[in-house]
Amino acid sequence: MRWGILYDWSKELASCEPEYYRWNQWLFLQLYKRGLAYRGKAPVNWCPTDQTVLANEQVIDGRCERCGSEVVQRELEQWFLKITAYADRLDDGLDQLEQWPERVKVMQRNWIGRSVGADVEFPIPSLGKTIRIFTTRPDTIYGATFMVLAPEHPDVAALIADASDRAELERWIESVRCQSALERQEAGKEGRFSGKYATNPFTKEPIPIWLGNFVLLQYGTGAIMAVPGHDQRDFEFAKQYDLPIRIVVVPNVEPALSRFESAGEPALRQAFVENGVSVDSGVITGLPTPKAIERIIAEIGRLGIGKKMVRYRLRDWLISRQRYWGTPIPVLYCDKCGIVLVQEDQLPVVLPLDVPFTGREGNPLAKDPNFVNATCPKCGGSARRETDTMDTFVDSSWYYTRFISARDDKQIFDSRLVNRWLPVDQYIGGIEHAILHLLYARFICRTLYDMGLVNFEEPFTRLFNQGMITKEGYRDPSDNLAWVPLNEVELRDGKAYRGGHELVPEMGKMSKSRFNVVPPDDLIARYGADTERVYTLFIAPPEKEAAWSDEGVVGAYRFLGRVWNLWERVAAGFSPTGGLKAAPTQLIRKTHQTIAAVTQRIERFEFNTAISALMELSNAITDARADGADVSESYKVLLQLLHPFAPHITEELWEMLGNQRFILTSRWPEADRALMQEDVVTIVVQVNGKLRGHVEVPNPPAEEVVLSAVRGNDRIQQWVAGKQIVKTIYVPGKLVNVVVR
RNA sequence: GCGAAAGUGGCGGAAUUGGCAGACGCGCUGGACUUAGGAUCCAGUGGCCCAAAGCCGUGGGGGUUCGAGUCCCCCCUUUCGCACCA
Repeated sequence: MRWGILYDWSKELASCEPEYYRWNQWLFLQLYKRGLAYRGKAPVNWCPTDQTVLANEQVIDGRCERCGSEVVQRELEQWFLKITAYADRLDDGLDQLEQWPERVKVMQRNWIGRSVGADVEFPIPSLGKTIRIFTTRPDTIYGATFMVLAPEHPDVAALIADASDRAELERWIESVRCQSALERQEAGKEGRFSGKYATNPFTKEPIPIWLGNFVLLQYGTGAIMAVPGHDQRDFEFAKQYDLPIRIVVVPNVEPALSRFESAGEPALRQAFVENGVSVDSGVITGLPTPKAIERIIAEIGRLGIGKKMVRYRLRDWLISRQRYWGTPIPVLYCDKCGIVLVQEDQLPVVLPLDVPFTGREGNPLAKDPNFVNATCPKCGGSARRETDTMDTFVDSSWYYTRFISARDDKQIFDSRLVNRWLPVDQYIGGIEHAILHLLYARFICRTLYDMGLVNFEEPFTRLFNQGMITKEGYRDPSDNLAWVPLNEVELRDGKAYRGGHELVPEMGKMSKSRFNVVPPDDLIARYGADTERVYTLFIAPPEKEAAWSDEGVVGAYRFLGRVWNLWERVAAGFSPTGGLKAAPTQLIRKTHQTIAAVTQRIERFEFNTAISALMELSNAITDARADGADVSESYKVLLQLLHPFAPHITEELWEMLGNQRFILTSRWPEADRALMQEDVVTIVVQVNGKLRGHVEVPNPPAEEVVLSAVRGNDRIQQWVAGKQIVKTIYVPGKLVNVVVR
């Protein structure tokens, strides 16, 4: 309110209200019917502090995105949305997003992690079955000297069933399973021999099957063929456990080839992972890597042991949460009928407001009999209500459509209106949403498209990532680097202290925990909302992080003060007795140049330089007025151009100038190209590339005029005297460079 | 380790296509007006030099060019992203 911001309250929505989240539930039902929502058992990320599961996107460096606790893996039945079914479309769609920052697209591409390769079955003679692996380098299959399974791989139990050291193996598997993702990675590579062998389908040799902590169950098939000669991870594992390494690809450069061969296996210090030429590889011997891959996949297909495969790093979106808040998942469990959807006309399933909170003892919803006990709509028998609620990122993945018809209680939104107004032309958000919200929203938009509800696949045409405003915070080294509240910090000689201890300043995002928040209200109370706005926009380009400085604010305050004070002097210009000179052409020119500059810079989000252009115009008006000129027209333009940045003061001054209608409704000034033209241009003169002087010539400048002016210039003549002019370069309207020897 | 972006005065930051480096603002210095100034106004403010002339100057080193903050190569630093994804 105090910022002076206008909202259309008729479009207000709140995702925690049943009027909104009933459409979350409706959407869930549609996704379920399309096979895009499913309940499944999977190893999931569990935050022990928040007592809830988390999506992969919400685990940062092995820690909970919300509270920072180390995340552990648990095997649980949970609800998922099948975002992986859209992996290729989400990846391909990035190419069309020309007005998105490149780094966001790169982050999404990495997150989706599309890999093209092949699935191949490796026979396990002792089990009488095969184990499937995924590889992006099927051309190296002749070099597969062992196999590694994730410790949690479903076939592990059968493999070690009759092992002599089975108990020890199981203990090891259990210890790996209990590790957090972070611990597991820090442990380094570790493995155990299962005791069984697979057959390499191409060399027909028996190869040992190992279990390894570095093989992930969730990616690919949870099993790999290990090619230590051509995969660095396999190489390290092979070295560690003394497994054979076989070279099947060599660099295709002749000298390198001979060196590689003569060096031999013992000298090999790392795997050769680049493309090259296959050797000792049956039908693909002699082929360059891309051709070899193509050929071997055909061969794999012919043998019926596998096929070309595209796999993704992206996992399905785990939306179950056990933390009470959020949208209840509209599902019932009936003893007879199993999973039963809540009927659409029974929505919303309302989140009860009177549940007892006992602290951190699991989901309070599960303890509320009024909520849990329900009747099965199919058989009429008793049923149990789902107590998981949805990740709140579900709400935000389609809210932008709801703004278009926020009060519609018949449908999720009015497609006709949504297709007219959307997709969003300009979306603004922090980079922290690069893969969370923006990926989910792109996914859900495509599902809406497939349901025929919207006619666009990308929700946000143009994306802009604004930077954060940062501020110094202070930590106390004598108190375990705890953050110190600002009112306890004493600043002396550019250093900070608390009770004699020197504190360590650290620049960072404003947050309550760092005690470095500058409440805008204080500044607004002191300087006004206009100053706050102008300063915030002036401080730095909006995409950049910017350090807040209290001192800098006065610059914006003074600027607005000067514009205010100008009024009295300008007002005199309206008086017929003012006896003022006409506005000088110099000022008129500056005015139109400013119109052009500010208009363009606003469009390009270059607000800091737009404001600096306004400051220049303001200074020019001040100078011209001091010179006794009538500056009223330029002043009016200044107010109009300044209005988007400082609406209150400009509106007031506009009225004081005698205008009847709001400046807001006035027509945006238009730059007159002809009036912007300088009548004299200053040409820079260089001798041997160094600045030696200027000449002024009438605009537009003719080359002969410029060159003769340069020749007639005393200073230039001094620099040229006694030298031979090798050549003269003329850049039209800008510069002359005389090259002498 | 891999990938991306960035590095310009005391500070925040300017600088179409290679063409006057430091716009604009903060801070600082001096002055004016003042009982007062943490208000306002005026002037100055990259470094070397008393000053001028001149020289140097956009993280460091090379290169291309008449001319490089801008283009190319190498290196350093910072920030961000990814990090056993087979």
